[in-house]
Amino acid sequence: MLINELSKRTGVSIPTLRYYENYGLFQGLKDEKVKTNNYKDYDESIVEKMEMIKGAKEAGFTLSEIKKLLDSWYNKRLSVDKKVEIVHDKIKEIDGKIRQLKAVKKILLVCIDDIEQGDC
Amino acid sequence: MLINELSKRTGVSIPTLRYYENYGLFQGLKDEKVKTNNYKDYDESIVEKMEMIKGAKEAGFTLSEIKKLLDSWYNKRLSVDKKVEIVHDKIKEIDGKIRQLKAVKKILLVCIDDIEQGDC
DNA sequence: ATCAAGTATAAACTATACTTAATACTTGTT
DNA sequence: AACAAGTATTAAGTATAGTTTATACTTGAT
Repeated sequence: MLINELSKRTGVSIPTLRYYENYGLFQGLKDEKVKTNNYKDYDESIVEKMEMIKGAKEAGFTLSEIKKLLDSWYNKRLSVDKKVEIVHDKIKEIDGKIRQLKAVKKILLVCIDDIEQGDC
Repeated sequence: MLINELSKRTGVSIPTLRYYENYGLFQGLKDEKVKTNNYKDYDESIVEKMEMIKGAKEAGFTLSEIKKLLDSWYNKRLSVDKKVEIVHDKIKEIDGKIRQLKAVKKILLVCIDDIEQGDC
């Protein structure tokens, strides 16, 4: 598919997609058979990749972190153990973030009590 | 306490504290009795406020969101119901973020299986 | 009295993650 | 053939969240 369709499929704007591609998060393929243009083709796997990227972004990971994760993921030279380790580390980070969010939530719940008691 | 101590107590750098103060997240008080300087004094409540700010930041809230939350919190003109509503909305946002993080975690767990199966 | 260290303010600079604009070529429709 | 709409690339602009630099005044220790 062309970038326009990728944009529609993922809900991500064309400039943002190009920015991500340029950043190295994914790579469209130029059709070598077509000599008249250099339009790039994005396949289904890139839609999936973008879903991952969107999720990770909303979870608060930076593009740089996401790139590292994707790079290790698709890097054939890394051993299985090494890959698992990298992904495992990210999972630990996520657990940390969840803990942090729960702590803030707790503060806000106490805050509601305070407000209802007129303490602030 | 002076800004140096506030920095040490909170672990936040002096320039960042000044940036936050300027942004309106809190306000140090100039001691009116002292005419020779305009050093500002930060009391214990500001240390607490900073702890809140740090937690909210790590949870992924922007300074603008944190400011709105603090403003409503300390705004005497808002009704108790209105304050509770604002804090409640933030709690809902946090729940949403926790859900999002759990979703990403799930993806990564599946990813580990894929890696172990040699599927990527 | 002096002088390093602390405080304040303003302005410039940086990084991240985009968005907007400018330009140029290609495609599809009429 | 013409022309709007799509694609690519490059460069500049924007917002957020700071950091760094420059300048000037104040304090505290010697």
